[in-house]
Amino acid sequence: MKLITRNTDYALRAVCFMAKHKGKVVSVAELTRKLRVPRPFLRKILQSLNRSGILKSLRGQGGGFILAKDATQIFLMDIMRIFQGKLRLNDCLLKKLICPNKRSCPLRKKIAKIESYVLKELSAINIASLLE
Amino acid sequence: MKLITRNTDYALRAVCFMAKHKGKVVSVAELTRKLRVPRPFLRKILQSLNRSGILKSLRGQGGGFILAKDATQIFLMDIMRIFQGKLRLNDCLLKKLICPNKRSCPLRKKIAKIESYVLKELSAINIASLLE
DNA sequence: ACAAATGATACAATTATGGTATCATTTCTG
DNA sequence: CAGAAATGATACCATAATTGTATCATTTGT
Repeated sequence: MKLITRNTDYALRAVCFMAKHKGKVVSVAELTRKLRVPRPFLRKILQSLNRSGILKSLRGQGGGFILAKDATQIFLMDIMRIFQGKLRLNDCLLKKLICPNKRSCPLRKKIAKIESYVLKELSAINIASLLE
Repeated sequence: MKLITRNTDYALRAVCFMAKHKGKVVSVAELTRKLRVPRPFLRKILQSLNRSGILKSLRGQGGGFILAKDATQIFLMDIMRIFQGKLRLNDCLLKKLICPNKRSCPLRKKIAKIESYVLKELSAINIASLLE
């Protein structure tokens, strides 16, 4: 199983690239060349990042994308959430029958503890820390 | 994203049931009734558990399945590995370009740390601890 | 006006997950 | 020994998620 999916991965690469060229407007064309990621897919990803406030977009000739905030203020968890939704390690066990007393299912508790650890760690990783 | 898939979940329910009826040979028919899991799917799951040494099977009339070892010696991680493969949170980043120096990619290190924590925790949870 | 860029969105291909069906083999019981 | 009741092995199918493609509309600089 993967913790990080492809589109999160691509998004990270793009955001890292932009963080390394802070202040420069970067077009999809350039990113495609540099990152070797399928162009239409990358466009879709960048548009999501724009809508989510991670990037700002500039339309028209000479346009492109640029970070909407400082690289220290963009966290791995933010980007994962955009493309992978909320991190829930726990879903399946809501159902039934794994243990006699549903509410206080001991497995749920243990998984919840793991989940909160993972969440905390992922939320602490910012883009700036990935640049070197 | 889910940490535990459906077949792991079903497997857990079945194993827990058998742990609660230690020493009794349980047929798929009975498990299907008790757990309300689709029968042919459950069969496939139990067969996997048998091949992996979690259960023992008894063929022929009056046959079924029974735990191959004590419930304290069967760990959540064992069962997850059977149905979900090795836990790897890290795969995507092997590729390229996320950071300048591929070997010492800082993200890889951070994810590896999270992975080892999750692994450790899941490996410590045994079936016996889920029964009450 | 035109070219070069993104916005929005519908569609398609591939893979993973969840599930079914079937025939072969073993074993108990009458 | 025959037949029923169980698992073993395995091929197949359905659905959903992931990974992508294509296209038309809109904005903006020259």
